[in-house]
Amino acid sequence: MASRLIDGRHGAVGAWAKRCYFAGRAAMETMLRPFDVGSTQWYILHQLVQEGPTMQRELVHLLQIERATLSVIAGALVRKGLIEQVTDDKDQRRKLLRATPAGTELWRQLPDLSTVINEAAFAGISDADKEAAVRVLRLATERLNAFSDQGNSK
Amino acid sequence: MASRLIDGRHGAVGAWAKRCYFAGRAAMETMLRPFDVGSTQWYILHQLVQEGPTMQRELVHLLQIERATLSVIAGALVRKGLIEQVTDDKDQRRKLLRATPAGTELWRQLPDLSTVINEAAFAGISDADKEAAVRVLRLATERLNAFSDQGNSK
DNA sequence: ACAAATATGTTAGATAGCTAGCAGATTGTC
DNA sequence: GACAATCTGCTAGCTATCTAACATATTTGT
Repeated sequence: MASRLIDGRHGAVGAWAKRCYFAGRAAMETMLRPFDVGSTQWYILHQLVQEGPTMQRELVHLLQIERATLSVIAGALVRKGLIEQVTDDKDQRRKLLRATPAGTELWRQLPDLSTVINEAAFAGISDADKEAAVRVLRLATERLNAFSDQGNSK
Repeated sequence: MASRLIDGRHGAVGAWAKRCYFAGRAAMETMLRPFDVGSTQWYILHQLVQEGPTMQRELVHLLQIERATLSVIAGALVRKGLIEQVTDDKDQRRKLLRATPAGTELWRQLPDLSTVINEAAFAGISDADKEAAVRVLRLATERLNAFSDQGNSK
């Protein structure tokens, strides 16, 4: 999905959405690289340290990713010893994720990404513009998802 | 880079940029799956069939991706026999990419993604909103890139 | 003319995402 | 109680992206 593809009559919204996403991710990863933590790994740590232990299936909804994707990323954090996966007693299918002491300790050393990067990106932009941007992106996303669903069922 | 991370005072623009990007890519891939072509592979074919043979280094700029990334994706297209890579005579570092007959033939069978998907996503949205969205996303992208550069040089 | 700097492409190894399909656990229905 | 349906997680295999490091080829500068 490249620049000119999405350019044209619709003003390149899609192309800029892509670039903005990758620029944001790159900014996060630049700050996280010294700690050997990826951007989505960061969010999982954030959730587990700030909000407490969380069911894996719950994280799927919070992160809005597929369970297969989460499974792999959680696996990476387990391998690094930063989180633990505990099978639920009542329902043996489910797994609870919780930060290990090492994970909690690492979290304390990490820079405060959530505010720093959002400030860097969006400070000073008018609320009206930001609201318009969200309106456009949200509507486009809903329509694109509907489009894919239709294509898949057909 | 997940939902709540980018939420907060700045209205979740970043989170919606991500979702919109993936929704658009998914819509493309839904239509392309029967043909065994990925979304970025589609753009390369588009360029080579519609605009003619193109230097690999030129495609890096058109697609705004790293040359390592392009190298891999072009490799996949070569493997499938859809494009050819020809070393330039004047400058043996450079390679020209061109569609093979098989690639041109496949292109003719592909659905017209560029208009269909853009219409599906953005039709009927006011120009003012789309312009605001581009303004926000472009500015945020520039700032985030500057942020990363600063972090890397430091 | 030679050495250093720059340009181009590739490979290796990582993150993040998806679908498809498997396996085990739980729930629902007859 | 048994069988089917659903839920949850995992693996395999794919795309797309990045950085780092390497190999060559070309250009620049002394």
